[in-house]
Amino acid sequence: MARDDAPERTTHADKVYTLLFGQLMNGTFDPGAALNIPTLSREFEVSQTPIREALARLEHTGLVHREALRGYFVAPLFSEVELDKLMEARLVLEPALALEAGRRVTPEFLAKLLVPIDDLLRLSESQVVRSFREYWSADEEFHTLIAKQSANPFLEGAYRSLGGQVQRFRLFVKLGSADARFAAAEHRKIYDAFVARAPEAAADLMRHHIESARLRALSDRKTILANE
Amino acid sequence: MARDDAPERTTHADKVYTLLFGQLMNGTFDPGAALNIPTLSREFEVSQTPIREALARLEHTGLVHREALRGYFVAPLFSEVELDKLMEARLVLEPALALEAGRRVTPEFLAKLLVPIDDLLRLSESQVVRSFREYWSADEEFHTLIAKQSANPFLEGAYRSLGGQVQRFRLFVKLGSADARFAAAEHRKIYDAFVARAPEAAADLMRHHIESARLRALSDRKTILANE
DNA sequence: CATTTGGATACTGTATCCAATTTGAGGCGG
DNA sequence: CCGCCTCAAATTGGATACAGTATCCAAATG
Repeated sequence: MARDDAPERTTHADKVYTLLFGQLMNGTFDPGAALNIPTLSREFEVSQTPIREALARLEHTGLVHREALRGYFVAPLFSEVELDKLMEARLVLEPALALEAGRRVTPEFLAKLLVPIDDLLRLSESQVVRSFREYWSADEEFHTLIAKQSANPFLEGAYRSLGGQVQRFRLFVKLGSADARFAAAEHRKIYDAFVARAPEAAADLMRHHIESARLRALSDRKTILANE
Repeated sequence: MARDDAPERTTHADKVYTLLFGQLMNGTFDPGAALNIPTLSREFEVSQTPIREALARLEHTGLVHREALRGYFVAPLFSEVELDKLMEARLVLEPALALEAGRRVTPEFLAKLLVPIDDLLRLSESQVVRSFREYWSADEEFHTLIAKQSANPFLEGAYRSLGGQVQRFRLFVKLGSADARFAAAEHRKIYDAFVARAPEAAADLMRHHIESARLRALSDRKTILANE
């Protein structure tokens, strides 16, 4: 007997949270759009209570913001200044994460890290430009794996609290395939520093990678604005 | 005119959030204690819905944690390892905050910063040891003001996400009045660097301050454990 | 006879739904 | 242009379903 009778091991609030999180990361909603609770309630076919709880939990990801007595909204687009501030914050956190991760390199870590690096390279080499989502998914995976390997829950949490914002930025800046090639090469260099068990070098390369990404983002942004 | 006619400018959920946050920061609850919703509902004389929302929002402060299908709990005490990781994270963030704040020094900032410095010094010089809360309140004010002055919402947010944890640590480590004197002196040096418009020096002094605080915390902790 | 063990029962608390109230925003007429 | 009205949405209160836990009672065992 004892059938697999654990189909409902999670709560509705958790499921709504996960679904909404995915949709927000994928850019399903327009920036600034209202997330009104009755509508979502019908959409997900649950009552308003779990929706409300999921939204409250999503607020700290930065993907959603709340105005008292007015409701929840998708986070608005970045301004140039915000983008700069975000990169400044990443510039503080990510080299520190890379440094700690570099002190704890394991073969499993290296193996897992290789996957998003190869993905990014392969995508950037293919002639057909698929969805930007695939690029960014590989990029996110790379940075998230390093954050995890840092073995510091507080630093990782601080980075995670930036994670949603980083994603906002990713949706905002359309990555070109030339950019992806640069990024793939920089990822690879960081990887090599990990292999060489050189944490300080990894941290420096990460710093350089973020600075480059910042410059690419700024120039891309200008291009986009010029085209519109 | 425009009287202060904002008596009910906030929702119940906001008020509950603020109250609970204050109580958690003050150590009103025991670490690990269950925060059950019906009880809090009676206590605050509101229904369960705003309680639930406030708890969901409190989760990201680190003062409260949630276990699926089991409810919300006050964050447990620190282990030695966690304390170390926390200080490592502060060591990454706070010098960066001090650096940015140092680039944006204003007379108002300096004036506001002087208050918690003087408070801490006065408290540490008085013979009568009052509640530790007053020490930590001054300490928190000092660090929070600098975080705000950094003018980077993302870095500030990352620090704030550590803030609750820092407070957990503060409640855990009982500050001696000798420690308070050291801290006051270090705060003062950082202040002087701000006055001298030397951001890099401020960042270095902040790094040193956190490292010292870490050492003091570790030795204090050992003393406490030895006494019990 | 004392102790232990099995199982039913009461109770507590989470998760959820739904209904009632309050608030904010936009349209309409003065 | 300004105030009133209407409607949609947020907010809140309370009721219900459900699960897990603790408690109690009695039968079985040494």
